[in-house]
Amino acid sequence: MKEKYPYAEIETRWQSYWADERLFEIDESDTSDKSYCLMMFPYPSAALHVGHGRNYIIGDVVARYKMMRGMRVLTPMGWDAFGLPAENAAISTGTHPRVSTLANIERMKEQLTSWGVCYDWPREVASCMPDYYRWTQWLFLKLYERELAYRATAPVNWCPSCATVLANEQVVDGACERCEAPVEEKELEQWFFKITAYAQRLLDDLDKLQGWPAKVRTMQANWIGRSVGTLVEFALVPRADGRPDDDDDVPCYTTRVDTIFGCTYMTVAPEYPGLAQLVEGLPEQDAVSAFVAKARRVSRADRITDAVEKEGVFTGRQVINPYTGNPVPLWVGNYVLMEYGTGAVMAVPAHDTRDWEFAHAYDLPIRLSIQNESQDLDLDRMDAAYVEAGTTTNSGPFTGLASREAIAKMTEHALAKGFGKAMEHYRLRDWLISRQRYWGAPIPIVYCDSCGTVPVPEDQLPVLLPEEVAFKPTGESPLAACDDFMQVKCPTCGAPARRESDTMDTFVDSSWYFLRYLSPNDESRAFDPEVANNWMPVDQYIGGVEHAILHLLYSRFFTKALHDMDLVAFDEPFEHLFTQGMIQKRNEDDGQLYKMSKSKGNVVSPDELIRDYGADTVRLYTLFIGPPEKDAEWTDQGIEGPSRFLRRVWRRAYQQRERLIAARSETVDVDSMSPAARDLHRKVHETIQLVTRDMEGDFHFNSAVAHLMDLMNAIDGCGVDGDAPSPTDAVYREAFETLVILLSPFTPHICEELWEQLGNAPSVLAADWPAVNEAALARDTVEIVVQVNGKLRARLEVRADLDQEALEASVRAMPEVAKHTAGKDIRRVVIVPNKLANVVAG
RNA sequence: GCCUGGGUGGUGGAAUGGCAGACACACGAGACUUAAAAUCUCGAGGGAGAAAUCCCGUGGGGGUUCGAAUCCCUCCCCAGGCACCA
Repeated sequence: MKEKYPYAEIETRWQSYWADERLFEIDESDTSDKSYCLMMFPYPSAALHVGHGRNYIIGDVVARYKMMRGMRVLTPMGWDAFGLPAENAAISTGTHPRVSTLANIERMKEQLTSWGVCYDWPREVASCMPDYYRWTQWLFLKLYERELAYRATAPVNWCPSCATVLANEQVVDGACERCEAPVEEKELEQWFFKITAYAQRLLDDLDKLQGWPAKVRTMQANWIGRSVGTLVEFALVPRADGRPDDDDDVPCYTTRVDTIFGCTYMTVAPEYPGLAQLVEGLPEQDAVSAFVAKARRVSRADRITDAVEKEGVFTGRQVINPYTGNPVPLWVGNYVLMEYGTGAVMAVPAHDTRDWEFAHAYDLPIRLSIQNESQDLDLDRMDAAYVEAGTTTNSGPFTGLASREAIAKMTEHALAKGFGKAMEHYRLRDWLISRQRYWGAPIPIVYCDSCGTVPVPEDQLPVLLPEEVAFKPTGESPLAACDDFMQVKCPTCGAPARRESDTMDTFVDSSWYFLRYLSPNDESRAFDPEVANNWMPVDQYIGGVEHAILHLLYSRFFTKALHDMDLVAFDEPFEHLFTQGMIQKRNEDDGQLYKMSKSKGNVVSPDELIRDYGADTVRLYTLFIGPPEKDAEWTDQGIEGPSRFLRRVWRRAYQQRERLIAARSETVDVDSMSPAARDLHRKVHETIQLVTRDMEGDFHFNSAVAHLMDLMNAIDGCGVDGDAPSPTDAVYREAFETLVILLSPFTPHICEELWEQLGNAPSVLAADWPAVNEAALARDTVEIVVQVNGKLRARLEVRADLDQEALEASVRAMPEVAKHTAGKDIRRVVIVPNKLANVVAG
């Protein structure tokens, strides 16, 4: 054994050992004590930094811990390998995306190995390989069969910089989430997945996901955005000139039908489909078209902000409030969104902030239809809309009802009279999956002049990406310019036909990869349903919170769709989810924290750190940096603590190796122990208890590591020193060996080495996680904290489990107590057994 | 505006109704050394005091309790999510 901690040598040795012994490879046919432990697979962009490392290190700790608890742990790894960056790189450097992606994968794999994180590598998948995307295409066809994949023309989000369309989920504050360019609206024919068909189930089943952070469930619920309301049709007052209308009513959606007797006008969105026809030939026509033109010039991103002043014009038309029978004017307003509800809103200025504002701007009438509890609402004295629930007033036959009740009764009335009904509304839109780019899975569809849209037959999959294309961002997929790819015979009639040139959003690839890991080499199907049903759902999923909506919602949708196709028995993919926080680095110029990125120039590479400190030290610091669910600041000095700690553990093993080995045969005997040995023995078991709690609970590894440092301090402080044998030796060995076992999930290389050096057969992974010995925790005497009126005044050492009367008597007799209760009556003494006594005096 | 989290020494953090600041970093003093590194020992929330000891202290204010960083109310600030959503 070397005196100086030889981390580089040890790390290479044990990394080879784990791989050679195939300790992380499992046979999926044995499902006893199964645990599927999954890390979100990375996009192989370039080298990993220490921020990425947190995810893999946490996952590795969980996997190793579960293995030590006797579980059969499946920990696969793979690559989310399609995507824009590789294609953008191809445009600027000319390197083919396949070449750069495969090179990045090799590089990242080496880095993962050098961190000591282990996976079941034979299950590795890469979504850009034909044997993977073949099944992505197959899943597309399955969705198409069930009409969950469809093609439609719709206004879509277009990123001019990425030259492709984006899903709603990929638009953040009106900009592309990837490149931050402002998103434009385009009317295009695109492929969609009908995720809205699952909106209600995706919402309801969030309740099943008790193993997920509440925050993520809330975010998904907000995203789905269910609201319950009433659809009400307002009949159009026929035109004075006698011209017929295409539709004879304007439907609107409201969540507050209880306020409808206060409706004094109606407003439609500038994009309202029938608007042009409604005003055709009227004196207002020119004003309306000018307004619409102006409103539509404002970008969607700008229109969504409150900053835009509410504007509108009168259309010249009237509609009839079906509850009152009275006509109200129809306006067009820039604050009405076409994509929500019907694109028309009933306006109740007295009870809606926006309508209040608009009515004041255009001098429209305001009518009170809800009273508050104290009945003191008076339009003359109101300076804002009253938007809370209340009691209906001025509401004809519905007057005097509580809002809730009024909504129920009035909706019922609408249904009975045939002018409306209850309606749910979701904010969630269908998932736009077409991308006008090369580096993705081709959509397996052929267009034939006589047969129309024809899905590629399953036995003709995969639709391979052509190798040679021109990577030019033209706004159309590079595939469209590739004749060899595009020209195809119609699978149905054999006539010349054209392929779909768009590829799929990469989130499609990542919506099912957890199934492919289970049958990675199956050439006959995407996955084996039996194996999937045995191993799914994933027991523990670990990844970044930035995927809270996109990836996690899409994967849930896929799983439910597969469930409905009877392809799998489960309907949620991930049982427990852990979302780790980002590692950030402070910018020296502005003192702000930023997430690590090449553009910010604050990337910390693990390579040099592993070279200078060793992988175990880097792992330990990454875990010790803070609670893993929170963001943390990486500092270069911070690594010194974990570094010193591991060097000290090594040094102590080196210095005390003979003692530790000699004590192998000795048994720990509580009865004959010295007080110092007894204290160390207790500390060992307290540490087991604390560390186990951190492992089982919220993964508070920072606290587990602190407890292990504390145990090491106790080992060094127990009085065993030098070479002379000591009666404490048996406990000393117990303490050191326990430290090695408990530490091994965090710093596996050094622990494997020490475990062997202490005379045990490898691997430490096969060692049992230690159990707490309750007897070891017992104490003969305990220190009682003595308070007077809640303030700490003294401490008292007493026999453990001393009865309350005796303790109270001792406390009352203390001079410190007497001093602080002088001149006061002692009213009572609160006793917390073995902990505290509080003397209440006054 | 609404919904989540969060605010504790110079710093990262610990304590989820019972000793605030565990464990570390940085810092200071000392030991070892020709010197440095490494290592070891000691110190340290703020204030008063020679000391014993006392007072103050977990974003501000109020409350519940024998006792509050922890529970409740309210306000301020920070981060994330949603947002003219009818």
